[in-house]
Amino acid sequence: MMIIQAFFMKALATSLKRQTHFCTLKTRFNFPPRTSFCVSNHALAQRSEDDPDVHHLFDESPEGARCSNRLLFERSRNNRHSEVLSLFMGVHRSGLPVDGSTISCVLKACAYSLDQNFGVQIHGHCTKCGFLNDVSVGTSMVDMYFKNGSVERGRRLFDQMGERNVVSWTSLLTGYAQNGLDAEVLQLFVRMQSEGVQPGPFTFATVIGSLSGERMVEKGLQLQAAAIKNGFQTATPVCNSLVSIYSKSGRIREAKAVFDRLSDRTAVSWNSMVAGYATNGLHSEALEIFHHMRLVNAKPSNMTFAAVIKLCTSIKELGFQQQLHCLVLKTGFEFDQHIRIALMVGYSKCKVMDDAFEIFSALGEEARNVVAWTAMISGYLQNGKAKRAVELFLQMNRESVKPNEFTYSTILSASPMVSPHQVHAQAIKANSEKSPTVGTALLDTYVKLGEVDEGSKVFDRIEKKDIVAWSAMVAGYALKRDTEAAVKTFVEMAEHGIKPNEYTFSSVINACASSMAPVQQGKQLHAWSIKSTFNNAFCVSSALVTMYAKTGDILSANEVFRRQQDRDLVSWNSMISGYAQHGHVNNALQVFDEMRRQNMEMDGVTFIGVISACVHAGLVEEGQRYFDMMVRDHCVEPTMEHYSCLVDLYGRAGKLAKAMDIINGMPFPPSATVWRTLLGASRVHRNLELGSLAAEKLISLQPQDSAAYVLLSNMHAMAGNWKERARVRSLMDGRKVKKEAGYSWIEVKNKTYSFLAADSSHPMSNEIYEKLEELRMRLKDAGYQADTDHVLLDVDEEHKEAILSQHSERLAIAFGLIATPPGTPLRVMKNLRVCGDCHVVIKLISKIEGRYIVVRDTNRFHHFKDGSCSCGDYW
DNA sequence: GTAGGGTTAG
Repeated sequence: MMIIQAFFMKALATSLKRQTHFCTLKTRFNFPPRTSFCVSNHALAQRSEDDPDVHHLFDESPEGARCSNRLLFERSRNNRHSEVLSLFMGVHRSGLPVDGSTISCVLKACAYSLDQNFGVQIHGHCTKCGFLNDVSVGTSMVDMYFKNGSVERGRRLFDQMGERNVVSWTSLLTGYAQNGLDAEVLQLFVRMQSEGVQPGPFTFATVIGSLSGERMVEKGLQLQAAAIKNGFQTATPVCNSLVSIYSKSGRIREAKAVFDRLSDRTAVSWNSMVAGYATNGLHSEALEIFHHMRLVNAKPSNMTFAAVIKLCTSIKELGFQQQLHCLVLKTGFEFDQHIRIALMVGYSKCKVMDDAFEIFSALGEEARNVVAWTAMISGYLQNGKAKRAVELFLQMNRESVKPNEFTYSTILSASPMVSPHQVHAQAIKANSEKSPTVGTALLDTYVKLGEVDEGSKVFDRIEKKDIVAWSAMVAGYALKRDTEAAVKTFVEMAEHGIKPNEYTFSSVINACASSMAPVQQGKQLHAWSIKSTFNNAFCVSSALVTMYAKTGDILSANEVFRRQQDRDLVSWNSMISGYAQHGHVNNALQVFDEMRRQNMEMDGVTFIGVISACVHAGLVEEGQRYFDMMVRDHCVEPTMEHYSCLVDLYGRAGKLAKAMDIINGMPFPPSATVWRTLLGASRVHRNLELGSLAAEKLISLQPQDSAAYVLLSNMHAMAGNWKERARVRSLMDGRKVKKEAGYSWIEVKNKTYSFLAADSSHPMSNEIYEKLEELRMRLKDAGYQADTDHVLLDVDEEHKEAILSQHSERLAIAFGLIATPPGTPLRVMKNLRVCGDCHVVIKLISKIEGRYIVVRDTNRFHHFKDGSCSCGDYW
């Protein structure tokens, strides 16, 4: 007996070490509403020693023994597991006798505080003392192992048990269900009955609760019918499980109906309802039920907390989270591993990393499992503290805690601070690379680093590709602007029988939002999304608006936008940006006003749209006004893009000095884009001095960007500095920078035709040049004179005119004119900017041919109609 | 209790 006692004492001392952690935790936290809770809790934690009741423990009379056990049961019923362990230590210190029920309570405490070490020690000594013959001790022991995740140990013990009643069987079923082994639950349920053990209400409840899949409600109702046959008509546990599976299937109203009919609600009933609302995203309903539960004095269990803390995690309400934390302390769930981690995550989501870390540190070494580490690492990453996250990841490795799939996918978002190749290698060693979670995270990381090929290799190796993996691959191709591959992957996925969801649709539609993509492709996907009823999802309709706008069909973009019943910030931004790209200033500003009238939140992107709309229309003062409004009224910190817009605004309007002032006044060093903008404006307004400065800066930032050299050499050419021009050209050659060839393309009858300047490869080349010649004559009659400044070769005037007339956009338009019936609108795309002379010519063509012509050059649209352009000649 | 995919600008 003495030996056993010494053993227990030592083990309990370890357990109590955690209690010290717990006390530090409580005294260190400092939020206002919990003061009273914490004081009383602190007292409670110490009371086990001071409590007059506890003094009975040291009274070795039979009365004392009874008292100690009564107290222990009472504490156990109230889930005060830490006190159960502490009382148990008292019992042993005074050598009082212990019976089976006491051991059961202690095992329950081990199960809930995940203290398997202590549980194993008790197991060993129970074997020696013969306690294991007690069916309830055996059952508690089985339960303890399952709750600690030791499925095999629990099962072995169960098989060894001499006597097994319905409770033992139900514990076994519950254990399997809790460890996610749902398939075994049904098998065991059948075996239990074949061994002549009649299932009880809890057995039915466990089996119903473990159901999953499409037909789960149907199967659940069948089981309920069987339960009724067995005489459990009104059994609360069965109804609770029904509430759960109704919620899981999204049938929350039916869940509530079952709940409302329940006359005898237990903590589990309330939990199921709270969790049901929470998992269906009905936050306020979930809170209401929780509140209702507190009003009727129903005791929350660990499951209640798990559900409510998770809820609080999604609504990110710090105050509520803190109150819940107090409530956890007050109700004695502070040792529940799940709840501690849930609280950690809650604090992380509320951006209070110090409090999250406090809980993490208090966990004690053996409780710091991989889940806790991963949650903490994820918390730091979500709060932008990648460095801290990496430190923790390394420390976790040092402490020999093995990372799991969650850990690998989490740490990958710290790339490139953590080398994805290294994580990849580690994941391969751990045999995790093929898991969809890790594979998808790897694929996404590679894609975002520009290594799409590496990403698609990882994708091929993922064993069971789920919807997330497929969507990530589609998004990867979309990012690389590889429309063909994105659409191919999307179709392949559908052929594999995986139904695309809103994310997949938004990615694949986004892949079609490039001018290279055939317009028809995007339209087909639009139709597909309508058939799959995802067209109304925020992300899908925003992608559609952008796709239509970018492929030149601003009317369809607006139609999608107008049909939206509900819009979020991105929806509005997409429409404003769309109009801005098309130079439809008034429409852009109208949408902005509408947005403001509806009190929608606005962000930096909204203002980039609005200001760039002003840029295209030359509305200098208005643009500046919107910039000021953004800073003053919407407290948006201007970014590089905003300054870039301002430089563009003043630059295009010819106010180059003011543009330079903006650059000099920026709070950060100007980016390549800013210099490129200034360079463009200097070229239009022929300011060689500023242009050279901008070009030099741009070349120093991006020595491989051909556009900078080309613009600079063009400027020298315009000023007639052929020597300087040659210098720039040779610089370019020396650095092996290749000039991007200018080309245009046009879609006719779902086929795309592209043209280089002076191209003669088209089968209808002769007809095209005849049409151009005819146009040249008619333009001349209309009074057109070529603006040969746009030709930058050192050749004579007549030759220059010939070069101009063969610019790729003119070839594409000429082809469009002869290949389509009169009056058909033409849509032409160009990879470089349209030159000033072509701009004049296309305006005239739109008039003399009576055509509506849309030309898209570097990310901007020109709508030519009746001899004028939507850009108002500011471009 | 921990995890991976999407939408706006440039």
